[in-house]
Amino acid sequence: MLEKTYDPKEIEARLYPEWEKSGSFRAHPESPKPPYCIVIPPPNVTGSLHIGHALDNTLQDVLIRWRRMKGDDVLWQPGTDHAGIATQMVVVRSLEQKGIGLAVEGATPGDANKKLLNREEFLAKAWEQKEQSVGTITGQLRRLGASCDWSRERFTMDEGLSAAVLKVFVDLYNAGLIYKDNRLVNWDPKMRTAISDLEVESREVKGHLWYFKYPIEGSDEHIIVATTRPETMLGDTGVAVHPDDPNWKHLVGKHAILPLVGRRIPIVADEYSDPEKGSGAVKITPAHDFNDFEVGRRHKLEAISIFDKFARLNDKAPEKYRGLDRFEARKRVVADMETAGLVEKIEPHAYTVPYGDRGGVPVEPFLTEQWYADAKKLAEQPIAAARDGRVSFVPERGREEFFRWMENIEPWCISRQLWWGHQIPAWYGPDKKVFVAMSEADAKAEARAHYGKDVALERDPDVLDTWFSSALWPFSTLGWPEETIALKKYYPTNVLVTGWDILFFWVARMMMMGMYFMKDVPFRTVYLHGLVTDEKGQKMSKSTGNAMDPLEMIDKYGADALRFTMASLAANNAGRLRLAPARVEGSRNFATKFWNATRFAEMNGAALPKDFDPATAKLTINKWVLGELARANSAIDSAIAGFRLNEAASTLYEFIWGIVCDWYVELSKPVLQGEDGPAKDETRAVTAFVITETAKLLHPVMPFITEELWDKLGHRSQHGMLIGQPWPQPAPTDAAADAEIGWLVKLISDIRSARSELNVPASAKLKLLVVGANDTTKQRIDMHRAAIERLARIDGIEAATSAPKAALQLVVGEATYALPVGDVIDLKAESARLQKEIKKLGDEVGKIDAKLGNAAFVSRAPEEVVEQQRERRQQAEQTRARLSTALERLGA
RNA sequence: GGGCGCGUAGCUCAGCGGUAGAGCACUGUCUUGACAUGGCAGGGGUCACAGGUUCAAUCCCUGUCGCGCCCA
Repeated sequence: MLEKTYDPKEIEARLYPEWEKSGSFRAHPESPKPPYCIVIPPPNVTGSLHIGHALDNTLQDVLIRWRRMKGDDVLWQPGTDHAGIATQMVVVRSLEQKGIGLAVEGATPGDANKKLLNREEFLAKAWEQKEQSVGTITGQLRRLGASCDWSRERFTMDEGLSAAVLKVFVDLYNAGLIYKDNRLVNWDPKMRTAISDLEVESREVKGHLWYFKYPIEGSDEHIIVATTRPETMLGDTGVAVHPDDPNWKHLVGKHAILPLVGRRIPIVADEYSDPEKGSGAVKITPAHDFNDFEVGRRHKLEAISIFDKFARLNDKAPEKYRGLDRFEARKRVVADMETAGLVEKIEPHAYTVPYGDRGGVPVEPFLTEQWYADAKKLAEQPIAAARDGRVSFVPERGREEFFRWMENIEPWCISRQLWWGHQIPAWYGPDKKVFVAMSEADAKAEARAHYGKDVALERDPDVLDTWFSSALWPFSTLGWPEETIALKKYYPTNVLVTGWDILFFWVARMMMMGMYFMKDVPFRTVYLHGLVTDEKGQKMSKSTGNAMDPLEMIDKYGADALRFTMASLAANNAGRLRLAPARVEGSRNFATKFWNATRFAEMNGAALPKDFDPATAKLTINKWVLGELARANSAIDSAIAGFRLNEAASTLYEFIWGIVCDWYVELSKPVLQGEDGPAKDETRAVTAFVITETAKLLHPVMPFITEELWDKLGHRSQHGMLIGQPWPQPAPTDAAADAEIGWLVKLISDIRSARSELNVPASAKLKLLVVGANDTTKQRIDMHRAAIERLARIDGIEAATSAPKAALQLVVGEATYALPVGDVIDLKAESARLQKEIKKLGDEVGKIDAKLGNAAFVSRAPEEVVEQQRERRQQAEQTRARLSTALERLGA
């Protein structure tokens, strides 16, 4: 006998290892079954999974479990990402707390007192962090019920995946698609590394606009420039004015003398200057601003970099400023300019500042030599593949977003000045000549060939951008560059499930690498979902304290409840998925409901006979519920196939709660507790069948409870675990049974409503008098007498020629039903109730008449719509007439 | 500034040419042998606003206003 409530804790802890041990999660590359493959978006090894991961992985597991039951050879490829900058930051931070720093060149003064780790020592710490984090993450995925093939778990810095990274780098280099270049990058002075455009977030800040006067050479005149970053003036090498600007165009060709520095800088005409903005003249600092860099190039201005990699002033700045931090330098420059009387004015000014999304400090445009991938070239094939439909997007608008990014792509800076990651396979000779090779030995051989002798080589200390290796994930995890069976079978993968936020970061790059190295898309479908926020729509984060821990939710409500909630949430295309704990609680209640329906079945001896054929069912309620099951099956199946997991979830909810529990279980009670042996047997069988099949349909979303019930129903010993069962075939439906139960449900509901509105005590059992029923109705009443009596609290149903005076009356179909309540009845209330009904129907008839009276409607609307209106009018009119009769009788 | 998305019941959201739906919250009522993590019944909406297309608009189009995201 099942317990009264479902207790997820013990069951989840027991079932997951059983699935895993049974090999149910394993892919079988050799099997003849069709492949279905999803590669997990590898979580960062920075710590633990958040609620967004719970969403992402629930959606994947639903698809995976569904396809597994549909008979595919399923591979859900798990693994984790080394997440270069993020992980390095986590490790650095934890080291800092212990007073340990990194032995980097030019370390900040405070570091002098610290114990400093060298690269090898640091990496050892990072690997410790990785091990710990992987344990946490995979544990969390297991708690969630994720059915990934753990035997194939990968990490981006595994040996095999690292080999793939080397090969990709070397091949792209040899193809001229990777090169070194000296240009401006986004520099994070805190992490002291280049970062990509995508890792920069613009933040609105309230600052100032400083108007500086630069004296014109050989004149008393000044040109006024406005700037938000006064300290960069020390690197100015020009001033630009608009060629048509009446205020300044006469100065074009002359020179200004840069204050505080004394440098002679040209005044150039460039349309970049907007006469409407600031003073109309712009100071040009090519080494410290992306726009200025372009202007500088157009006018051949020198690019003078005045910062070091900590964003402190270097020796290109006048001596008194050297070593100052950029913000300290700002104050000093402004003060010195004021002293010199060269500040025209200072205005408050709101503008955007680029921040590093990891380091959290303003990013500095910084002139350095870095490695670049030719993204423009690599984007060509992905664009073509997205254009011709080799890859599809869910929702469809993802495609346009993808184009928008890919068609305007900039060179991809792939080198990072970090220690944690894949070290770039490039070695430099004594003259800085670069040798790119798969190994140091190969590089040495190349160098020997080049120099004609052995020379000392120095390896590039930098590592590659994390996305460089995750871009290979869909094929590197399958064994590439080896020609493995798995690679052959599962590439291209079927679907990639991920959030909108990494469409550019990751999806785009997997497309580039997949198209280049595999000559095909990495996945047929990209299924994009929104960001999970708290119920107020606030982004969850540890710092704001509104982060929701998936494990906490699972501990409280069970993994199935969390999963069901996630699936229900998935439709929202506003990009924000607001999650309230009450929602998870509701899903837990739903699980309990299904548990109890099964408990009911068990208590009533429901058992599935061997070779039970639902087509043999004779009782109307059984034929009806089997039809409902079939409809639910098809709806769920097509909803999942179309990535409408919320629709699948709501169909399950409505079917299990609204159909099975609210009606079928109740309607079956009189039969199960009655005397008719064959009817009882059939109903027991159908009940067992419906519960069993429903467990299968629910399994992808709620795997634990369904697996447990499958076992409790005795199927496991016979057929093995539910996870491996075939998806049910939908049975035919029965229209006559649908009509009959539809009538029954309406009759019972209407009686209940009338009783409730008239405040008839629930305990009062009334007689039901039927007036004007036709033969079909008489038969139906006869058939469902027990159910009506039980569910509508009726004591005896009789035919009558007219309703008695003191009675509740209602109309269903052609018949009128009277419930005599004697002097208990509140005549005024009943009269009001009937009048309300009559008015409602009258309004409806009026509305339909207006439509039907419209010649344009009758002639232009489709025939079936017009016909439907006529039918509805007739129905409403008839019911209204009968209710009017009932009202008259009440008054008489 | 450009692009995209969203404004539907008190809250969170489905629906998206032809009778406005769910969950939660709320009201009344019921401890009936599946379930109070429950049953039964109920209240609550000019579907942001203004135009247009259509026989018919919450749904399609245009504009306005609010909110969000992405890119500058």
